[in-house]
Amino acid sequence: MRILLADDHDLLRDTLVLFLEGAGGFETATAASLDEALTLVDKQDRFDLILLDLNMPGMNGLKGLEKALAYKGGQRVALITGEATRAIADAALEAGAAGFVPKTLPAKSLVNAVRFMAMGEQYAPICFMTAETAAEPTNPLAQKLTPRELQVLEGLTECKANKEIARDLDLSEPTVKLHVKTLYRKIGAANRTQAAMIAREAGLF
Amino acid sequence: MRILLADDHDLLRDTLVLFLEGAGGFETATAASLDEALTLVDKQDRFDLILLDLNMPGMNGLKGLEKALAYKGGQRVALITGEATRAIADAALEAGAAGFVPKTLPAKSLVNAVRFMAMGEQYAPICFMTAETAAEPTNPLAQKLTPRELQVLEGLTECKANKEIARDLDLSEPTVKLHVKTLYRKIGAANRTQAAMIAREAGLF
DNA sequence: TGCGGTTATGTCCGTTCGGATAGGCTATTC
DNA sequence: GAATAGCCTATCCGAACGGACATAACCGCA
Repeated sequence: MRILLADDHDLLRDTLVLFLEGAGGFETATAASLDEALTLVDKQDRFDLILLDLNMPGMNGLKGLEKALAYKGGQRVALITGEATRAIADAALEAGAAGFVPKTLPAKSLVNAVRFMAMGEQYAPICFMTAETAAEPTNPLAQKLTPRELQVLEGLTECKANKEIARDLDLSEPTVKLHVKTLYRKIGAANRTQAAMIAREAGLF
Repeated sequence: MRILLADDHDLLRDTLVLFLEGAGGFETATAASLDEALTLVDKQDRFDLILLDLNMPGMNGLKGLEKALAYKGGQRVALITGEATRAIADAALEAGAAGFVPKTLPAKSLVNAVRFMAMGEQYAPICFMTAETAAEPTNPLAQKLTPRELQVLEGLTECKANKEIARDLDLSEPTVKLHVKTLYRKIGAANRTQAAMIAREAGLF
């Protein structure tokens, strides 16, 4: 099974190659950039699967993925990335990627996923895909807030003034201020900047 | 040689552990967050070196590094990160980190670096440290700001009020306000929340 | 039927913020 | 010596913020 692993992190590339080859049944090639990867595709036999890091020289966003997918009459390409966003996963699969692999995946699962994808299937971690589909109440922070307060908090993370938030949510400014105040108490913020930071830190919005 | 590896990317953790243990002479423990790592420090014997991922739950910027460094009477802690910024490296070493390891480092070099750091030395990749010394002085953002403005911006990211910043920097409040204002213009922020976000986004502090 | 939680609106008040403007003070550079 | 850049202080003002009440409608639940 021929795998091309393209990631600019040598550390991951080196160790992952060893791991894959140790698992058996894999023949690997590596590249540190998109261009390098495509050059290998030119020179060598067809790969069963190409793993592309989302944050790598040459890929600007999903542009690189699409370029690789269409290269030389079509390739089987999966995305591998450190920051696992639902939006990215959806967009990648939508674009025709063979799969979406977050780096938070255990190494053993990755091997299985790679085998799976190389067979022609489409892969994405289920826990990850379902987590945000139905509901995202799992966030310890979001849990404590009412829907309205969450909306207001979202406005805060966007650096908006109370007045703006009021306009966007079709509320009066005093109401927004009330939500802001109670929201501070709930999440332990002293001001809007801190509230925004806390929300960001919690992975909200 | 006892190493604690803390990274929320299971993929890297799993493969790197195998690699290190394969290299010989290493005994490894792993954690997926800062809290988890510190708990291990509580429970187990002293580690010769702790490797912390910069982007991991619990680390907000370099705060987590400092927390780990000071934990339980002091630890040997090195930073490992995907986005290698000169500013981060400098700040980490300044804070007393045992080293700075970009994930773009080859796996073999990492093993040597870890050995080196566990011996009590301070490590940073030379090519990386020299490359950006002359060329890109620091962060494109930090570049535009004067030292004072940077200090004030740091205060903003810590959600401080002007008065607090003034006290901490031993300045008068009007002066802080001036720096805040000019700083806004330079980085294109409309208010302190946005300024804090931009600074965070740029990997500052 | 009453209770509590959520949402909404309002007022009052003191503080803080953001902007404008203006002056003085060091260094360094030309 | 003049010019420049960076730093510090100051005052004024309008707007925004943060907190404390008070009021009231709505809904689910006991």
